[in-house]
Amino acid sequence: MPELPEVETVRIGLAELLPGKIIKSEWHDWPKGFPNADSDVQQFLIGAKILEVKRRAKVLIIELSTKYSLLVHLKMTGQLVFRSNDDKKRFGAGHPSHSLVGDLPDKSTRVILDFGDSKLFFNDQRKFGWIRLVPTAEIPNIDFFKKIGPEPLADDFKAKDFIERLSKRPNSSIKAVLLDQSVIAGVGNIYADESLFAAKIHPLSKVQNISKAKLIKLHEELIKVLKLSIEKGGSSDRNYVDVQGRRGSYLGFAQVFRKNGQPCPRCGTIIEKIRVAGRGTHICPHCQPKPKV
DNA sequence: CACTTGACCTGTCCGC
DNA sequence: TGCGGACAGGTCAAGT
Repeated sequence: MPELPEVETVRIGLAELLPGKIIKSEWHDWPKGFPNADSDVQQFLIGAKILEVKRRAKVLIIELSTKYSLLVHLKMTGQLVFRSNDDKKRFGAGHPSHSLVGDLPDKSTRVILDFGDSKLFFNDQRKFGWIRLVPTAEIPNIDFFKKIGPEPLADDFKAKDFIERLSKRPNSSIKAVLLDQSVIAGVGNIYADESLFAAKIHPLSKVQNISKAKLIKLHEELIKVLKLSIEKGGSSDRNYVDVQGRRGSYLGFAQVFRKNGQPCPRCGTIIEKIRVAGRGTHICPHCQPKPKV
């Protein structure tokens, strides 16, 4: 499920492939996921040249020469897969051999951008994701971006800011606050569990009951797991793939996520799965002792 | 107001 | 083998 490292991996891939491409034509079904008026698509998307690919929180921003941008949110099962027309010639019939995604489009394909020599496919099995075409200058004014918290990997995101922001939610469980995008951008279920394990904090702990030293540790570990995951191309659980259709390898390095029933890599205690903030949550009951409240 | 839960979707897995 | 139901989790709306 795409969180910050997965979206960043996709961004890096797109940034190598898309700039300079011109959108010759576009196809989409499913108006709910791509709700722009057809006239806007005709006017500001078709014929546009792609300038740059950025990311804010879990949203990709594809800047176009028309002063419009495509915003893409992959939500849980979204994929952006790039296919060059040459792929079929090089690899024979079917999809490129390095891709785990089959021939495209498939039944989960919702949007296709055609660049003439290549295509970009937006696939989304569960239809939670979306694409919007918006004026680039308007992006900061969109509700989603107005309330989003700081980027955890920004150079100026220090432990002090982290603790101040968390402390505004003293009565919530630490995991619920980590998942709240208005507090910090980009953290989802995997990296919440992994960073809390690394900092030895039980996810049900109320923020006000966690020592400053542990919160400093959590800040450090959160940044560490996010960076490691980007290095590994993100986490592939079921659906996530990069722009070439390849899986990420981070879950091979995960300490607790989806490791319930297996021994804790630190102390050997069997890892448990519990439910926190409505999410499946993985903990070592020894390393992350249950809070009193 | 602060915080939690349910809805949105569809594919997969488990038990009967 | 088929079928019902639980489950997966990012985000917003609705509920407590």
